[in-house]
Amino acid sequence: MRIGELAERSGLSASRLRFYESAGLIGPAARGANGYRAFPAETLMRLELITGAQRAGFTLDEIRSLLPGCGGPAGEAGHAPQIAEALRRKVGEIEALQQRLETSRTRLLAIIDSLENGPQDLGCAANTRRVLAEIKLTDIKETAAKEAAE
Amino acid sequence: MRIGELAERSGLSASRLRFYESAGLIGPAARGANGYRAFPAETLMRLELITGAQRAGFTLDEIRSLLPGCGGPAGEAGHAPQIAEALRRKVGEIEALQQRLETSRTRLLAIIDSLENGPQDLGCAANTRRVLAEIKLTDIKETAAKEAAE
DNA sequence: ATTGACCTTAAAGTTCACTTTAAGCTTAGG
DNA sequence: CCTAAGCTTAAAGTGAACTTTAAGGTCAAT
Repeated sequence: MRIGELAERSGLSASRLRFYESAGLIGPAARGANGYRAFPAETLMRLELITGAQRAGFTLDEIRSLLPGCGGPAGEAGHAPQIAEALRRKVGEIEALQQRLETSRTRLLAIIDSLENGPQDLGCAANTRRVLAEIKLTDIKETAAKEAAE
Repeated sequence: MRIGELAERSGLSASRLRFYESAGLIGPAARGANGYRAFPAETLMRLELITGAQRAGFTLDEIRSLLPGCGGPAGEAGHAPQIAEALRRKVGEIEALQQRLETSRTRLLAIIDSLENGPQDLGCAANTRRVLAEIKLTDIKETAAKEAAE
């Protein structure tokens, strides 16, 4: 598969694919006689992995070191335990992020409610103080729970 | 409160606070006779709001436009409905992110399991294919659900 | 009176994750 | 044969969110 097709099929730009190759996120593509890259079909799956990991908050550096690459620090086998360890840590991070998101969501809903059902026309400064207080209240519970978990 | 104290109390660097001020995220601080910034105590709460919003995935631009600022596009009052609208959209985004995170978490757990309970010593290429297949399986269910929701 | 901590500014530097640009091959179609 | 689409490279540019640097003013204590 040439780069244009891979770009279209993956939904990523060709420049991004070249960038990923140069960054070692996808293996160096084979080259045709003309010098054009020839990507194997697996690359598509790998790209899905990469973008999925990105959406999950991994940096490219993390993704590179976590993805099965056969070009990593360990030669051929035996680094599975370390990978599992790293993945476990990442699951922990994801769970922490999930908690924070839930906190944020609750907070936002509280603010929306306060905005829509709260008193009108107190003046901006007063309203600001009220909204801040509202958030502060949401905080007392949620932040304590969050910080206990951290 | 001078910038050093605010920095210490908020846990943010002084340069970051100056940056936030210049970016309009915190109101221009009053100045003492010596030119030193004098921050009001509320700034601490506002900073908590800002960092909280950042952790929730808001950009500084979004935060600036969403935070009650009394210096926004609307003069004094009446822009509450727009803010509520924006916040609602953000809640939607947060919920989408939560779904993606859950997908990622499940995926990672599947990979860990496959890494630890899967066959050993198939060679790296074979193992990579196996892990990718594993993920693909996780995908079929989860991605379908995800993409239906998007 | 000088040291050192703390403050000021403007401007330049950094990292991440890409994109854009420039110059130049290759290949298919009219 | 020519053109246009598609590929190549290296290098420079982008935007977000800061940090660092440089050159200096202020203030409390020794």
